[in-house]
Amino acid sequence: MSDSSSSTPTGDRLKTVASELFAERGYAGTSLAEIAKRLGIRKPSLYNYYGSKDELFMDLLTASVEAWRDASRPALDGPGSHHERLHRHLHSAIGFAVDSPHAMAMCRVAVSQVGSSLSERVEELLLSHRQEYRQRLEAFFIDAVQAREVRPLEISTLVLAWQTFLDGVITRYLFAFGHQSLLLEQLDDLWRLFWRGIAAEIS
Amino acid sequence: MSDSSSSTPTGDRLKTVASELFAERGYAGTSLAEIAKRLGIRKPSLYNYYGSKDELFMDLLTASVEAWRDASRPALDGPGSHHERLHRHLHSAIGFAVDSPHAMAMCRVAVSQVGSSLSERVEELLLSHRQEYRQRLEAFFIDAVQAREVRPLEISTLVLAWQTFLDGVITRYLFAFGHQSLLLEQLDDLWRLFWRGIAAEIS
DNA sequence: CCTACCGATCGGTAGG
DNA sequence: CCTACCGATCGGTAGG
Repeated sequence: MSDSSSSTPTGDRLKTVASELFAERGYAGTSLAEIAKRLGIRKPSLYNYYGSKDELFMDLLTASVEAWRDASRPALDGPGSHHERLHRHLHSAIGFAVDSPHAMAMCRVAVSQVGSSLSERVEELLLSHRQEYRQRLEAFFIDAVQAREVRPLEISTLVLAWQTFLDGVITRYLFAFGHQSLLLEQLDDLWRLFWRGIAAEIS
Repeated sequence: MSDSSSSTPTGDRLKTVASELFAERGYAGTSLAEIAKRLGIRKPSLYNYYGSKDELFMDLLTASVEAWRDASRPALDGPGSHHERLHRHLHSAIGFAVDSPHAMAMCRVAVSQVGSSLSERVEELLLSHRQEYRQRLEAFFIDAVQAREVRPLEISTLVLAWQTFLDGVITRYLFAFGHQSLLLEQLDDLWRLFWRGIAAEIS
């Protein structure tokens, strides 16, 4: 998909190549030598762009998390019914995973690699974004219940149900090697089942 | 939690310690020296138990996957209504994640680290187990639809909906550092919403 | 952006 | 289960 085109400046290609490798092999499994090799330069030249491997990873992770937020969140606050907004939010989130699989995988890698040397900074970054997202969801579901579109369950239950559903869909998409398209075709079926679970009225 | 008790034979403690480290730090992020250090022996002594790091990882992964299957599957084929069986299956699966977090995390690490040197063997192992699980689920949902407990949707949709739900719950459990208990308390709420989505009758 | 190089650590072996 | 050791590779630096 990404062609590593030589027309792109090295600094930009570095981000692409590095996030591909980090996403595929994790932080520890990715060496600077391999990144340099794919870029067609020598390893020490990387230090013209980044001061350390940690910094490179954290920069890419920060950009990935922010890109996910910016791509997926607007739909939640947009026009239309709560049903429409949450549905668009789902498609935005999955669309981001489709268009930016490496950015999505970076987030996944970060979550699963707490315990390494850079865990504190990673945890701090992820925690703040998760808290922010949770607050948005809480506000959304409070509204949705008030509008009588969603059953008057505990807000924390509704938030958790959504997070579980979205995590499940994204997990299956990222790790469904070779048949991602099958999931995408059935995405709206999954959505209807989810919505049926929380909807005030059965359609 | 695990006390690395010195009463346990080294061979058994090796499995515990190694799967803890692999689960926390991934394959590449775990060194044999660290494993040996935690065991209180020297690195070369590990080779009395395993021929290579690959072999150690694959052995632990195989054991983890099989333990998950053996712990979670019986509930699916047990007595009771399909509703009861699937509900017990959910609790078996989560119970396994609670009791054997490192085994569960080993599976997760394996899935997310395709692309490394041992990817072919990992993929082969996971693929066969996933196919087996999928067939069990298909049979289960065919029965459940026939018994009119579940709506007559496409079987593949029902299977995918369940896989998505279970993946979501397990993902959130594994990565909900510090508030796993919150998820466990709300597990049955999530279950009810899921079942409501696919149930033939709304209770 | 390069060559040359650093100490540390990697998985693994020899030999006991 | 140990000491002693291997070549390869790690992230990173010096100096240009």
